[in-house]
Amino acid sequence: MPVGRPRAFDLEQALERALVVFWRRGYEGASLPDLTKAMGINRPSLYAAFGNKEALFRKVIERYAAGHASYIRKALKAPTARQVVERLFRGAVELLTGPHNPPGCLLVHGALACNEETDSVRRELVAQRAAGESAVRERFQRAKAEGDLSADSSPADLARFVATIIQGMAVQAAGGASRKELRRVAKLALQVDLLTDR
Amino acid sequence: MPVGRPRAFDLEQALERALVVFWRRGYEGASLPDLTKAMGINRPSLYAAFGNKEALFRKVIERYAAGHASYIRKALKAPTARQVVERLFRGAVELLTGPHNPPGCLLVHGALACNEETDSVRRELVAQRAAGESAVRERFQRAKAEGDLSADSSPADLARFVATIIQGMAVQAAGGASRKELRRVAKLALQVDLLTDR
DNA sequence: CCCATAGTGTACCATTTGGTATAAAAAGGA
DNA sequence: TCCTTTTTATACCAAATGGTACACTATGGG
Repeated sequence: MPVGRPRAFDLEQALERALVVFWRRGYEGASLPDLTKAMGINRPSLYAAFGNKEALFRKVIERYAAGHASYIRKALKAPTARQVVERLFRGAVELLTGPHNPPGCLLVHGALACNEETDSVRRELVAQRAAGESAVRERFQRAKAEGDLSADSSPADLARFVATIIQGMAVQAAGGASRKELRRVAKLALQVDLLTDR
Repeated sequence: MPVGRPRAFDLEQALERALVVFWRRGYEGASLPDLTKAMGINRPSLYAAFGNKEALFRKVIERYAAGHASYIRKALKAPTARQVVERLFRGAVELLTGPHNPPGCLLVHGALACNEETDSVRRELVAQRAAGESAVRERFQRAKAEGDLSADSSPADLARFVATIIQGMAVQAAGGASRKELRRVAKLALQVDLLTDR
């Protein structure tokens, strides 16, 4: 029972379309005309619904983390560290080379070019990536406590290694690497001693 | 014996300063005022000496490949594949976290945000990264022929793996990872079976 | 039926973007 | 000395940027 003229577009759908534009073009590369055209709305509607460009981008990041990148949360539920990593790699490869997505990772490509004003956006993306890495690290710490990872292993180092692989794959995907190629990268990365079942 | 008013700035120095700006800000993030201020020259001087922004950027890439990223060429001269990779990682870590450089890699951060017009710049960077990967792949092919790498190994996969690690480290470095942390990533990556001396 | 409320569309704003026209200035050659 | 050549500095350009004022329109409540 809201009063006033009803919104003529779907919020979720518009957000998803904005997400795709940011994913493809990055924060600064996505212009207002790019966004409004893809979202099918005009500028004042965008500002009324989402605040401004930066606020829209933050909502997009939230959506990305909760949706497209949810493979991370799911992967952490696997019973062993080895399986966690296997699922992380598989999920990453699928996301990064998804035929219906722009190639690459929104969090990696979102903000590379940046002037000092958009620096807060860059920091937000760095924090977002760090959050993912932290979740993996904590999962490895648990694995270590459970004896699933050897006592002399470093959960922090392993988590950073996994994050590095995935971010590297994001760069590779953005450069045109195929799903098959990235799967082979993942296979090699899984040979790292501390992650193998022995 | 050049005729005409002599140039009041040093070409190499100006190019190096432009390189640093592009390195820090990316292609689109580096504005003409950013560049001219850092280079200590004014706009018409820049255009007379380098053509335009894109031409300047291409010269910068050339300089980067020949100078800052020359560790790649040097590393390929190592006697074994294992040592090649060790030197590649060491060189990458030093470059990516050099205290006098912007953190990260110019070729990775150069063009992430991009509209369709600057797409040629993005492709150039992708090609440049691919060239590095190809050089490593060819070195691994030689290693395989020499029996230094096992007969069932894939030089292409290994080269892509190494490139992925380095590009991932570039993202990590841009996000604030320390030299020490990246060295540990490299150490883990070196555990990959096909690269170990057996 | 009218009014308050909220969304839409157009047209605008100042600022910044990459790029240039133009004139003054500094050098060598005749 | 004067003339050609090249660089410098200022001032400008059209286009694009993120953001908004304002009039209009559609809804529900009284």
